[in-house]
Amino acid sequence: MARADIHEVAKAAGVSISTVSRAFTRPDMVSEKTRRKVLEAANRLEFTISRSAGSLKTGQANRVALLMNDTITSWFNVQVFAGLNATLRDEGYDIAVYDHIDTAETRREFFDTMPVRHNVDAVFVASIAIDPNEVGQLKSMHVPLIGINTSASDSLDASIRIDDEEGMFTATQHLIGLGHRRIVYVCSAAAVSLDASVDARGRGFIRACESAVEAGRDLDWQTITVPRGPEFIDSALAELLALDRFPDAICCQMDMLAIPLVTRLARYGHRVPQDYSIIGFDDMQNADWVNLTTMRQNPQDMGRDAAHKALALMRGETLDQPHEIIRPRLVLRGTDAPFPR
Amino acid sequence: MARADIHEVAKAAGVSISTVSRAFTRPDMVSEKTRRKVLEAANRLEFTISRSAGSLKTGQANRVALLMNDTITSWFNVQVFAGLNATLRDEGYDIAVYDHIDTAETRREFFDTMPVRHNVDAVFVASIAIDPNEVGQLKSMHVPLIGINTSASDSLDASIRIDDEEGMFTATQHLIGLGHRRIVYVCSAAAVSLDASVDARGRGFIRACESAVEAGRDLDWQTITVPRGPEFIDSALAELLALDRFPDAICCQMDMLAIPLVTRLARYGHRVPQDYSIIGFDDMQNADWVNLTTMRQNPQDMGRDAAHKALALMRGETLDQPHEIIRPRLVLRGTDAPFPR
DNA sequence: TTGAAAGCGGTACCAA
DNA sequence: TTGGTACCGCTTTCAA
Repeated sequence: MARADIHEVAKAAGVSISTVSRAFTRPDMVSEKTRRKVLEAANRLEFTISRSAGSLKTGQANRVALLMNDTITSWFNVQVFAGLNATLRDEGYDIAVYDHIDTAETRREFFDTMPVRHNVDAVFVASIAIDPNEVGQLKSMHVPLIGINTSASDSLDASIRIDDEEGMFTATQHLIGLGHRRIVYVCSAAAVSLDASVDARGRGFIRACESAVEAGRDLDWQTITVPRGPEFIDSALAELLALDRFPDAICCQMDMLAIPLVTRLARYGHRVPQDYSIIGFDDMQNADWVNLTTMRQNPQDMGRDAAHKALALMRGETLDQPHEIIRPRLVLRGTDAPFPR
Repeated sequence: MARADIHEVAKAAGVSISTVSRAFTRPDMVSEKTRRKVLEAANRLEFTISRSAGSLKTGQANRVALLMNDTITSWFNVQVFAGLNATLRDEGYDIAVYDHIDTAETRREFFDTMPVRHNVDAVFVASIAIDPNEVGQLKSMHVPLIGINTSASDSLDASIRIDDEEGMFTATQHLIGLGHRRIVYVCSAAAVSLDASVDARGRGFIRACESAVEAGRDLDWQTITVPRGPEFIDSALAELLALDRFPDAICCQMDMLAIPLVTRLARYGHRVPQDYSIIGFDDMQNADWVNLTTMRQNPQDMGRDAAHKALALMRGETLDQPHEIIRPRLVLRGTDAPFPR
């Protein structure tokens, strides 16, 4: 059963193919009556506009590329994807997902072959730190480049990111303000040239502690860095338990670390918030499994925003605020309390 | 800077456009020497084959559609997507994600407008129960239809799903085998015509209990069903705590329910496995946050498998085993123990 | 192994 | 508002 083409529909509706085309892509340029006739015929013949034919003629790919570190299954990445998809899908764009663009090889492979060159209308870069050289290569595609929690935002056409450093600074200040004295920051080691966003948080912690000390506060702070990988929670746990004195407050680089830490520490008799305070970062869905106090960011909204920026750029508009920085906000739940108790 | 087209490359390489085309799409039909010449010229001119032009000519959309219940951010859905993308991306296929195809309206909207008609090479249906009428509409697209944990699998061209009922039957038997007497099954209410896969689990539980009783076992079992929604964990918790006697074993419809239950119950003094055993279903990443014993399924692998089936079908091959049913397997961790203790 | 030429199915300009 | 028509950029016979 060969698919009906635009000519058959035109004939069936008694109009020209131009009119059929317009009835679909520019309904307002066709009279109500004609449009109905066309749409009815099209429907009867199971006709739909061919995207590839349209793309060929207009020169628009109707596709965007999304580059991400690591796997799309991570909390942040899939939220971003959902946000992008929610707005781009309806506008007729497909999203080609290139994940695991993090190791040296996958990066080189991608940037060398540039599989999307001339075949996408925009490129989104999420949570990977790209170097100037790579930015240059992306720019050579001559399509809008939008960053989401990416370093080098300024060299892109638009970007949106949260202020990781400021966020962790605030979180730490909160703990200090509660009266805590022995604070430790737990984080996973920075991966080379990857996800620099998350690493900025450590600087926020340090800054908050240093300025508190400078202001005369009696503070005993330190950071614990554990290697990335599936065992990072156990490593962090072990290091915490090995401390001379267990801290009275823990500041976590991310909820993904904070949540399991709370449940594991409970097994070792450390109750929260009776024995210590702990604060996370991200506010992922399951933060409330342990009633975690945390800094909230909303990557799905960031995806939506990024998509809107991209749509505007693709329409040729100029953004009056291309680069946006969001402040995460503190969500107070049950894992923090004044100290000493 | 106008993009170089195939003619310029042909001229630069001193060959015809046919040869340029073949150098990209059928490298083996072009002599080594010629190919290198072409590729070099193409590279220099920043030329790449246009996907839309190719699609138009070949009649292949190089796109597939993925229909999903609810949001792509759910554990199951994003794992499936990752699996599909991992194998389809390299084969040059985009995945158009249509999520939230669950409510009556979104379903009707999708099936009425059939936004992908004639514009995809295959359709995947994940975790949504589709009715015969909808299957019919999908079939009218004349492309392979692949189900992933979907009802009505048999009416599709291929499918893969886990045996939810058998899985929960096994899980329940395990608890009974440990000696447990007072077992409760906790699940969220079935949504209308959606995600029937998960609902089959309840039947497995009941079957296991009934046959144990029939075999003379002294068993006190019941099910607790809580409404879906953000509060389903609290509801389940409340119902459990309101029981005349707290059960000695809990069987959970999914990890998403089991994990937070373990941490919440701890606050009420119910320790696992000292006081009760609990078993989950899915084995999502964070099951080990509470060291959960659970039934494992691997939706990412299912995505991969589904993708391979689709690729074969798109090549026109016939599958000798189009419909696959996977048995989840029991992963023993720390939340189960013989009873009485 | 390579080249010539005829489309693939629309879009959009131009004219009516 | 509608129709005629020249492409869009590549793939693929067919012949050389």
